[in-house]
Amino acid sequence: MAITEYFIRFLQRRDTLSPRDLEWLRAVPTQHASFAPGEVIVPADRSANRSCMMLRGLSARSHSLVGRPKERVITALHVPGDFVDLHGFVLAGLEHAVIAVGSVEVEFIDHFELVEMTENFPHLTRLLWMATLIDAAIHRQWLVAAASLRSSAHLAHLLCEIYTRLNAVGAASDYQFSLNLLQRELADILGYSPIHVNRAVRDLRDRNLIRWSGADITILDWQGLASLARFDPTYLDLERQSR
Amino acid sequence: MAITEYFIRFLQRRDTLSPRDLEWLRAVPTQHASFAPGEVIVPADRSANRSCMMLRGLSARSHSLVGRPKERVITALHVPGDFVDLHGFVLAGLEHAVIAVGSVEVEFIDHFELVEMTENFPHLTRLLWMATLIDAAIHRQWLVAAASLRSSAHLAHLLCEIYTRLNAVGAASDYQFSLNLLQRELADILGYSPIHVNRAVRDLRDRNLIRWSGADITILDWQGLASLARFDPTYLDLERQSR
DNA sequence: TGAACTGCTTAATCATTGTTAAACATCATG
DNA sequence: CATGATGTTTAACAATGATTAAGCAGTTCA
Repeated sequence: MAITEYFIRFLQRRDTLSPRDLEWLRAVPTQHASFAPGEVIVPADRSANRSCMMLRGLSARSHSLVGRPKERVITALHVPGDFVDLHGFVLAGLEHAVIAVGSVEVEFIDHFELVEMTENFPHLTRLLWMATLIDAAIHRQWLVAAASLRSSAHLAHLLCEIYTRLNAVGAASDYQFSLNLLQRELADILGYSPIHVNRAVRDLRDRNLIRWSGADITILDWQGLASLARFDPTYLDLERQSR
Repeated sequence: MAITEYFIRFLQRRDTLSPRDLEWLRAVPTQHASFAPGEVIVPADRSANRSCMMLRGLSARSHSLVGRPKERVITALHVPGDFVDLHGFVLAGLEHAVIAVGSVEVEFIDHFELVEMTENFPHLTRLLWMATLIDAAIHRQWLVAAASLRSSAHLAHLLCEIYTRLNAVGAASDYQFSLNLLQRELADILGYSPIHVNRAVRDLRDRNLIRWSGADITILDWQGLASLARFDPTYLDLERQSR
């Protein structure tokens, strides 16, 4: 199998890929895998020799807490086209696990291939570096949201971000998307109790900003939602530019 | 001027630098600059052609909030040896400003030099990539801390981290260090009100975990502080390893 | 010396969020 | 169809943190 076209779109949205870059991306060997909801895609440990890219579904970076094994914090969500644990290639290991949220399909790429890429494809190397830095920018924005927004505005920010990211790779349009997240999982993401997440969901519904039934979400009033969340997509670095 | 030895120590703590890598690091031209407390080192905008490395003092990544110009959120703190806005090299621009906290000295490195490095020094490129990924891991840990620790434990985590980072580059030892942060700035970092930060400081003092007068901090009981903060330095990726 | 300024500390009150518990809806299954 | 399991919704109450206000300590500077 080859690297997902979503990832190529992720890169092409931000820079121009040379024919040689594209060829490498399409030719690099990968291993396909599927995961059931809740399964561990990448365990948290000190050694991995491959990284995984999202093909379908939703995954999360899950930190388990020392001394509180039942609790966890989710620090990142990944949609199709995301190179989820690319950072595991350069770091000594992952300090968190990557878990499947809903059913998930991924492609694994051996680190061996990535080393070779860094030796021979400097421009592509900078683009993969960029992909990890966009993750970091998202982390920062989550910190800003956590510190400056409360409950429903905080949830609104997450919804704006996910929709924008899905839309940027062509995986969502018309302000509709599917989000296979339990309220309990949303609580682990936003740092609230599940009950408080429920209050936030109800609030966004009561304000007629969203429709949310099962996994299907419709943003009824993008302006209103984005304004409540003070959402500014600058941090997603969606500008096309030579890098 | 040359790249700070602190940064070389930062890298050597985690991998072995070849003589050729070291030579590049010591030979790359840089521009020295000093900043007074509160000054903007790197403005938040869409274009910069150089990145800065900390020589002395403390700097912060400061996000100003849309619609609330008087408020801000600090998403990262940088100590000597940190390549503060290295990510600005690969991204289209910075979505935040870098400001001086206390008096600061830095070295600026032109992006031109970095492009050349990525073309000719793949190993060094992976190490600089690593430096930005450690920043990202710190962001994630701040998210975990914000979601799972409250007030004094959250502050304790920050203190454990800063001391460990200073100690790792040889800028602090004996559980003593200097932190030129106002309680108001701590509030922008931790996401609390200044009054609540004061309560947290008092709590850590009352528990005999720290001594804090002016900018000088002594950790009286590292075990106690680390245990309260559930601090585990794994995320700082301090293991030496070939990358 | 003393006024003005800045930052730290404390208290009182209020808002937000967590916790516990229970009702309700949906779905798979015997 | 009844049952149990899972997830959502709601309410009552408790804990955490924000806000406002005011006192205090150290500096700067006239």
